[in-house]
Parts: sequence; C-alpha cells; structure tokens
Amino acid sequence: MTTLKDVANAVGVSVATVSYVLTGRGSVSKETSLKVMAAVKKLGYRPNRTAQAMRTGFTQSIGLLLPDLTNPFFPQLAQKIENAARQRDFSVLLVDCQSNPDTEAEAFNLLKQQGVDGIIWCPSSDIAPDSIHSVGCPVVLIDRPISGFDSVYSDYYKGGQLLGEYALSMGHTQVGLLSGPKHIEGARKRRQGFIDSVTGPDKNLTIVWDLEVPFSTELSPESLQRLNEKDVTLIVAADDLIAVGAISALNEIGQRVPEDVSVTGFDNIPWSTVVTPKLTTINQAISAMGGQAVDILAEKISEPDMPIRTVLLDVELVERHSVKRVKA
Amino acid sequence: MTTLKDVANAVGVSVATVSYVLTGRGSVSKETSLKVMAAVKKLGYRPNRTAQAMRTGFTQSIGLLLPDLTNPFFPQLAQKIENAARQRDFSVLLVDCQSNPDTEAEAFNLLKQQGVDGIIWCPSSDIAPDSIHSVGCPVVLIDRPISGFDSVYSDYYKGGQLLGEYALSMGHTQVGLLSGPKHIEGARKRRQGFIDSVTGPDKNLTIVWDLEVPFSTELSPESLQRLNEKDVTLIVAADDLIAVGAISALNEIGQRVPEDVSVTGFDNIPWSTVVTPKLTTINQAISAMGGQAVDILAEKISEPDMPIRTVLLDVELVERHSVKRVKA
DNA sequence: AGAATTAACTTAAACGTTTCACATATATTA
DNA sequence: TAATATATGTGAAACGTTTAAGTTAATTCT
Repeated sequence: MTTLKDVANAVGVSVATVSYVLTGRGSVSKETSLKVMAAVKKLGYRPNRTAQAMRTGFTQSIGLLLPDLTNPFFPQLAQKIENAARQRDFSVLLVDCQSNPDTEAEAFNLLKQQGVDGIIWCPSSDIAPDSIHSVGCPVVLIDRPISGFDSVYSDYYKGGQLLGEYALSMGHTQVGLLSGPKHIEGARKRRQGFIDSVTGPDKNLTIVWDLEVPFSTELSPESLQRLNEKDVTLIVAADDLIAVGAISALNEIGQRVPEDVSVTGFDNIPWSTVVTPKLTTINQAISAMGGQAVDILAEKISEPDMPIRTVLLDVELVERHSVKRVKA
Repeated sequence: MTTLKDVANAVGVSVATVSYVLTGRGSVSKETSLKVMAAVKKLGYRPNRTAQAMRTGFTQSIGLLLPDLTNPFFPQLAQKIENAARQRDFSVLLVDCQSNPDTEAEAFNLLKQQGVDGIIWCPSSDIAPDSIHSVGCPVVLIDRPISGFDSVYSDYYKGGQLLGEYALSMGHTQVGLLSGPKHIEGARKRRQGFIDSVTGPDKNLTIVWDLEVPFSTELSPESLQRLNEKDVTLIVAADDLIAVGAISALNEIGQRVPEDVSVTGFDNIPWSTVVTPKLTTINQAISAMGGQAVDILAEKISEPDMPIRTVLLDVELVERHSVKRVKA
C-alpha cells in the first residue's frame, strides 16, 4: 500500500500539503498541486479508508440490515441500494438476520462496532430492539415504517384499495383473504385498504374468510382447508409469495387459476411473471425505494439535525392473467 | 463510544493491561482480569474495529463481489456467506457489479481501499481483471473457477452427464440445446458433459440444434424461432432461468410442457418449484458452496501461504414434472 | 519604509488500538 | 543471602490520516 508519506516524499513536500491538495482544504500553489496530483496518479495512491475513519470518525460505509435475502422482494432492493450507495462513495455492509429477532438486535451492535455511518433497515417486525437506541448513527427504514424513524415505503393502503376496486370491477362477490402477519403494519394496511374499499351500502362483496398467514409460499393447514371449500371466486393474498403458494396449492387440488378461482398478489416480485398464470398484482417502486433510502440516509449523515421524514411511494395495479371476470 | 481508556480508568489500571486481558495475550493476574471483565460488561465496551484495523492491519471484513443479485441463484449464496462469515466474526461488504466488467474491475480497488481481509468473488466472465493482482488479499472464487485462484464450484460436467443419461433413459432422441455463454467455463462444461454422455455408437440421440444464449429468461429471436419448429422433444437449458424463459415462450406459442416438449434446467433455484410444470433440474449444493468459500477464505487469511485449493461440489438430478417419457 | 496582511508550506497532535520494552515486586534457585 | 527467574503491571510508539497552530517569505497597505 502506498501512503501519503510516499507521495509526499516523491514530490519533496510534507504529508500535510499532500493531504491539503487531496481534500482541497488548505492553501497550496497551483504548481505543487499539479506535482502532487501527478505523483498520486503515478503511484496509484488511494487514501486508506481505515486511517481516514480513525481521524474523521466516518468510515464511508453504511449497514444494510435485511430480514431475509431469499425473499425475492429483497435482492432487487439490495442491488439498487448498493449501487446508489456506491455512487455516493459509500460501501455497504450486508447483514441478513434470517428474520431472527435476536440476530437482528445484535446486528446493531455489530454495525456500530464496525463504525458504519448510517443504517438502512427493513425490520422483521413492528418494534425496534433496544440496541438501536445506542447505535449512534442515522437509521432509515425501508418497506416497514416505525414511527420515530425516517422511513420510505409504499402506499400499502392504496394498494389494498386498488385491489378492492379491481375485485369489484371484475364482479367478484365472494372473496377470501390471505392476510399477512398482523404484527407488520404494511400487512395490516393492505388488508384495511381492501376492506374499506369493498364495504359500503352500494357494494355487494362479502369477505367469506380472512386468514393470517406468514409471508411465505408455505400455507397453513387451515388455509389449505379453506382453499378446498370452493366457496370463494377470488383469493386476495397479502403478497406475491403467498399468492404463488396459493396457486400451487390450488393446482394440486385440481382447481384451475383463474378459471375456477382468481388470485391476486402484492409486490410484483420477479416471480409474478414466471408463474402460470402470470400474477395480477400491485407494483411497488422498488428502485425508487432503494434510491430514496440512500438519499435520505446520506443527507442525514452529513446533516444529522434534519427533521424526520417519511416518504410514501405510489403503487399501481398491474393486470395480468390471474383474475377472471365473473358474471352476475 | 466507550473506549479502552474508559474501562482502564474505571478499573484503575493502564490501557495496556485492559488490552492484554481482552486479547488474552499478556500476563495479568486473575484478580485484575476479573475486575476488567466486569468493567467491560458494565460499560458495554466493544473494541473499535477501525482502531483495531489501524493497528493490526485487519478489518475483520470480507468483500463479496457478485455479478447480479437479481439472478435468483445468488441471494441464497449471499445469505449463506454472510451468515457463515458473521459466525467467524467477519462482516461482509457487498458489491453487485451488475455484470459490468468495468465496475467489477473497479470493485477490487474499492475493496482494497476499504481494507477487506479477503474477497469472495463470482466472476462475470472467465478472465480476471488486472486490478485483482494488486489487491493484496486472498481471493476465493465461487461458482466460476479461474485457474490460479482458490475456487469452490459444482461439478458442472457431471451435471451435464446426469442430464444426458436422464434424457436417454426417458427415450428422447431429438433434443435442442440452449447452451449458456461460451465465455463461462461452467456453461461449457455442462454442455460438454451432456454431449459426451449422449454420443456414442450405442446411443441414439441427435442434437438437432445448439444455441448460445445468455443466462436470462429473455430468449434470443433465433432461439424463439427454433422453439417454433417443433423438431425436438426435449430442450436442455443451461440454467433454470433459461428453462423458465423457454417454458414461457413455449406456452405463448401454444406448446404444452411437458406434453408437447420437455424442458430441463440447471441450478435448482427457488423458481424451479413455482413454475408450472415444476422443473426437472440439477441441484447445486449452494449452502455448502457458501460455507466452503468462507472456510477457505478464513483459513487463507490467517495462513496466507496455504496452497491453492479447488473444491468440487457434487450435484444431483432432481426429477420433477417438466420431462415426459417418449415412446419409441 | 515600516507595519500588517496574505499565501504557501511545515510541524505536530490526535483518533483507539496493540505490543515492545521496560519496571517493580515476588518467588525461586544456588 | 545473593543472584536469578517469574509474574504482573506501565509507558510509549506505531499504524495513516486530518487539521489546528506555527513559520517563513512575499505582497499589500499607509
């Protein structure tokens, strides 16, 4: 590794001077400045980030704390975040807590110890572990907001509404809900948005059943049983994973989608276009979510007194082939 | 942040002593050792990794350089690697180069600058950029070996063979190959394994066409056209992505899988079980791959003179529903 | 011309560790 | 008992940067 001293010696000047031309802070003549630049380039000098961190307190790295990379919602997000961060000259330290609350709590201590300048966090539940309070750096939440923190997430309520309106418009009257975990606000909002938009004096839609299931393709025995009863024409799943799980289960018991039952998802993960039939679902602006998250985090790192912001991302219905119109 | 000096003051002892009890290196009495431990716990002291790195030259972090997280093969790998690394007290710095060779080359400089102790790298092609030679830390390759480096990867050749034998056993005689990029050794090996196992005097199988396509669900116009010609009973795709792309395309032109055409994949990514029909494919031991990679890397970090190793992971055929037996 | 300002550069301290070299007290040996 | 070894502890240097404070020479002001 070539150091500041190496280039200083090469030019015949002090390390301070070299540092000043590199940071652009001191006062140095055009002439020596050029000589320094030349030496830097010639020697391939790059400042040692560790030493910089030691002195400045900033590591130029951020933590990315996710519940589970194998949930296909996250890789896109992670990729976008990593790229956006890198463009701002930040590295990203990845922690996948596998949805384990203890690991998640410990992750904050770990990231603090590594000296990250900030953290982008997608919580696995609605409550924040104590360890977050001593972390001493900005934290911005993605996808799952918690009050008191900067957050960027999609308009789940609207997504639910969109689905409700669509269900109505396609003439469905008997629907089943595969709602997500109650301890996740986003899941509650989707459900509420749907319910609010399909209930009312002029609406003719009844929610035949409403089950709480995890965000996973593995369905509970209870929901499997419900699927068997053939009492609904539309199943509204809380996310695409649940939706594809439902489609599989339906196929296994000889029900065709959408001919016999329709299914909707939420998220628009890549899977939704490879299953048969292609999933009608709600698209989240994942790219924007990642970009906004690092924007806000970067801003808060350089300006810690910024007020707390929450940015709400618009969603839209993407109509594919998993919902059939029913006749009256 | 509480520092060494803080706990030293609390105990009434020098920083050196505290450091010695923490590292277990010096000679310190049982008594003071206990007092120090108590103070450490009470103050919640954790060594500052940056400072440790400054002194020791080791950051306790490794780089993970991947071509593209949105390729569903990688998230599992990344998750496994992150977890294995964390258990060994290493953090992981993620870089997703989006298959861009320039970004990939630059990533090595970046990681070097960050001072990672080692790098796990999945190259996007068969050649290593120059920047890797000045990186100054161990590098272990996963999935795509390059000679001269430690690597862990699956037995692609055998995978190809398994597929070939299976094709024979299911009575297929007319097959089309959707081979992967020629510049990737793994793709070449799969293809060769297949070809070697289906050609011979006693074998009655002809490869009607053999196209080179990228590892993606997007098929080339040429391959789309081939799919239309209905001259084969089995399509052997170089990976699961290509396979699901083929299935989609086939569906669109009214060909049923596997009734009209059979399809096989490679990798056994999660997608392979959510598409219809579920994909018959070759399983890679991804978990083992990740684990081995960090094992080897960790060993090489503490013992840089270890000879170069390459570990070959066994593969197996997983038979699902995308291949039909044909009559003679 | 003398005083004051400024431009250009250097010296040295500091960040939090680890570890070498040294100091002191206690225990062991001849 | 004197000499030596051992156990326990401390002081200070070093890692590579940034930056406050200081120095020198050149420039500007009255």
